[in-house]
Amino acid sequence: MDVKFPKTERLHSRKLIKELFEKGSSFFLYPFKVICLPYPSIETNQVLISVSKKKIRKAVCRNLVKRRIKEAYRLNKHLLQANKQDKQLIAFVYVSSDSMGFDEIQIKIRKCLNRIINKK
RNA sequence: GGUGCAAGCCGACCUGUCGCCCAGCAACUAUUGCAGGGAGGAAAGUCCGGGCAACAUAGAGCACCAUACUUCCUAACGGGAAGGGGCCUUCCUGGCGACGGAAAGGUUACAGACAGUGCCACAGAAAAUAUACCGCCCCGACCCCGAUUUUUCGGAGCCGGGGUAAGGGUGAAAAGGUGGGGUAAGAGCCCACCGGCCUGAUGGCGACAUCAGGUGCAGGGCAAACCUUAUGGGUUGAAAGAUCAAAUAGGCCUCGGAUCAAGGGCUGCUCGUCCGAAUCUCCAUGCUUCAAGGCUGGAGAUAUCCGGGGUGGGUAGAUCGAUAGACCCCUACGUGAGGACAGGGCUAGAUAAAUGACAGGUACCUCCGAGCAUCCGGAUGCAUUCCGGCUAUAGGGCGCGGAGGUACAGAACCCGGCUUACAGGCUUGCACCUUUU
RNA sequence: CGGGGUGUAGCGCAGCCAGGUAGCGUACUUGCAUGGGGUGCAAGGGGUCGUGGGUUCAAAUCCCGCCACCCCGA
Repeated sequence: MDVKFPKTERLHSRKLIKELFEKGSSFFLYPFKVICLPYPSIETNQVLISVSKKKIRKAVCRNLVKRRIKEAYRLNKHLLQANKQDKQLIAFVYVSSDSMGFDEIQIKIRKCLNRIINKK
């Protein structure tokens, strides 16, 4: 099972990010706002993780939350890859004001991924 | 042994599984394997200084901003070190007193207030030109009282003229202070001392200190009020700046092909045919001009579409800038901040942004639980230890078990400082307390 | 990365440059007026001037350091 998370699976192109936020469809699942956009021309799913500076002020806590989200996605992305579908651009925006533990985040990420699958 | 202060240092560790960033070697090619490196003392706040880069730049002045005892450290600084002066506290000491001397500790943004302007509420006579209210004193007129025969003398009141700055509820601050002389009353009016100011000498690199002489002493505070003086500052910041550059559209040049031009005539319309302005380039045996250029004549091109080739700018993107440096350790030297020579050592480099997640264990801290010794006397030079006696609470000590916690905080071009945050621990020095010798 | 601003009564703001009394509107309390309410009138209470230092006789005001919030440029 593929549990790596190399750079090609991370969304880093400025143009694609702009397109995602302009055209993508979104839903809320606390503590995340998820935005996704089917994009058949790319090779793999590309994911963006965002934690607002206004919500979590301390840089150390902000980094920790981002790392936990990244880890949770890395360990659970097989749920998406099991379904043979169009590749997508996905953004996870953390909207809570206080940081969560890893277990809680992992449960929420699984719910988010299932909802993305059922949506299509 | 404990407490406090100051300085310096550390600021969790180990194992396993999975994962991220960088660069190396090998296979061999877009992956794999092997070994390696991967946050801080403040990376923070962005308060100063510098490197670096681009642009600007005759010289001087003005404006604006910053700094402000001296000397030094430093690449530089508004940072730091040492020293000087002021102020405060404690203790000792001299003097009638004002006040002086000595020691220790703390603190200090500490140039200039006889360059100028401004402000000093309330209270107070007066807040800075003292020349002024009450008061004090002198002289003169009037009136009253007492002594006296009158003259005259003494006292009180009021008016006028003058002398004073001793005293005056105040206030943060009151016009040099204390003691004495002096005077009608007073006053640096005079004297002594204290404090100022000026000049000189000596010591010190200097801030300044000490001594000597002179001067009766033109006079408060605020420049973190404006200001003056001196010194410094070109502007903008790595999203600075440099290089390469896909696709698409468009610009320019060129080649090939096709259609063929504004306007007018022939015509009812299309096709066809004829005339043909303007602009640019080239040529000339022409004319004009010193020349440039202009005029004249001739030749060619112009617009649209399609296709091919070339080229400049530049977007996405990529690379450099960008990680070895005013670096660290160790010294000689220096009171210290610092700091050579020689030697040794270290090196994060991402870019929608890496350095992590989970599990187990160890260390430290806090709390809880039960347990052990605790006190007194004797033996020994003391501690340890041994023996005997008494047991109730609280506290601390020791190991055991359980629970919880492990600070402040995340590089973004790089350095030097400053400021702020920080669980706990270690080392050194100083001060105080206690125990033993 | 760089630049600027704000913090004063429950709320919205003056006062700060030029230091000496903290004030305005609204809200609150009480009284009057009304049969009652609203409105109106009168009186009153309520402030560590964000925080810690410094200058000064005296600081909301001047200077320095922190904290919180907001805005702007790229």
